[in-house]
Amino acid sequence: MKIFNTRTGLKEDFIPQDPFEVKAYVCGPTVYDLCHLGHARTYINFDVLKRYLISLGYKVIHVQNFTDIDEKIDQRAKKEGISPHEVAERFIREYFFDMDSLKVMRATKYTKASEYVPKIIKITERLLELGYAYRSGNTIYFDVGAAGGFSELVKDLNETIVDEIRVQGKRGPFDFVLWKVTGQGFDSPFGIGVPGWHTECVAMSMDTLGETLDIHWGGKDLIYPHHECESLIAKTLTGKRFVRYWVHNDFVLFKGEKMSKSSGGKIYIRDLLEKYPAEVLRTWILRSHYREKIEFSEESLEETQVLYEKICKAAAKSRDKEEMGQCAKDFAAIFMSALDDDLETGKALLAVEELSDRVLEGKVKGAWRIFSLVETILGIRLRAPH
RNA sequence: GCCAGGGUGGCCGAGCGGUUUAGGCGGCGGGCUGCAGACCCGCUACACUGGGGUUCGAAUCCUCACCCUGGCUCCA
Repeated sequence: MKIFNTRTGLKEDFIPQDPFEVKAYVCGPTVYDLCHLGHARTYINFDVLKRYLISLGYKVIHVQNFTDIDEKIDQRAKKEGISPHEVAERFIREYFFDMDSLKVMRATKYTKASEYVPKIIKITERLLELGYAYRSGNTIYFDVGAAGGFSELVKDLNETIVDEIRVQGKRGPFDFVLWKVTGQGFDSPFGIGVPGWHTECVAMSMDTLGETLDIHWGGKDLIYPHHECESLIAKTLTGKRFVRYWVHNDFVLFKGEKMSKSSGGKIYIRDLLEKYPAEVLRTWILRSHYREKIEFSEESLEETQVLYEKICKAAAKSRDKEEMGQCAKDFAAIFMSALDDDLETGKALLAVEELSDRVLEGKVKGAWRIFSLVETILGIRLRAPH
């Protein structure tokens, strides 16, 4: 199949290192709140890629993390009078509730940053030894300049802008935190404190999947700094390519703006599930290509509900396991080639919609096979209409 | 400012060199109905941000503007 690689900016043929196995790492959420639609999009899109790769015969080893060390978690814990650990555990449970509802397949392995602290410390020590890290006051920084600068995903970072928010004591404006001594948190040779975000993912992904990953997926907002920094850390540690295919999905917008931590315009999956079936939410997300932004609106969700019901109706009508006619074969080919081309789920669904129309007109033989692909690959359960 | 992605009919949204210029929502007319809704049938929008250019031919390619969204160490 072809997949768009953020590193090269091109659609590339997907060729994993091992011809039968795909190693994929997905950046999971920071567990301080319920998941919003943006999270749903990231994990559903990756889920379809995973299901598609499985349908092609690959064994997919999918590792996903939970970032359970974070100031926002501490803040929430303080506010609710419980421990940060309890906050993290609660939102991990909530994450699974939402994702299970949305029929997102479970990862092969879930990791937690807090369980990787010894490994993160080891990496930090190694970077200090190699001369790619330094201590300044209470912080260990990664020396971006010494490592040759950023080059993996981001070009032409504007130094003058970033310079304005530069922290005193850094050697270079782009240097980032590897360990911050705060007096509380985790014990380390550098002092009691907390690790930097980027090292966490490097430690977790390399430990579980090895030095080179086939796919590293995440929301577009993680390209810089998170993924760029991860990449530089990994490269200085191993000298090898860290990730073969970097894949990033675009955002869900609400009132024209990104749904994010700071803007406040969040729509929780939980709230939507009270109004719409999970299948409709999933279909709504998959109607758009993963690299395009989606504007949230109740109206489009309602349209999707109509579409979903139509597909269900057509699927129910196609239950006889008869041979596929030419028409069904053509639609199956369109469906699969759409997914093969950089996961064009919108086009695939368009084909399903058209097929459904024809089925309802009684013009297609053997369409059940395509509806079963909708269920297994797109992960949209087609419920019997009533 | 720099980088990335966009600007298509009242709205959402396909199309990405030339055929019948998707589809949906809405609107309009009809059927059904005691009325309304739902549903069904039909009709309706020759629209592609603006200026140059390439071409026999451009919404589709090039170029310059303008505008929108996102990133530029909280982010999925």
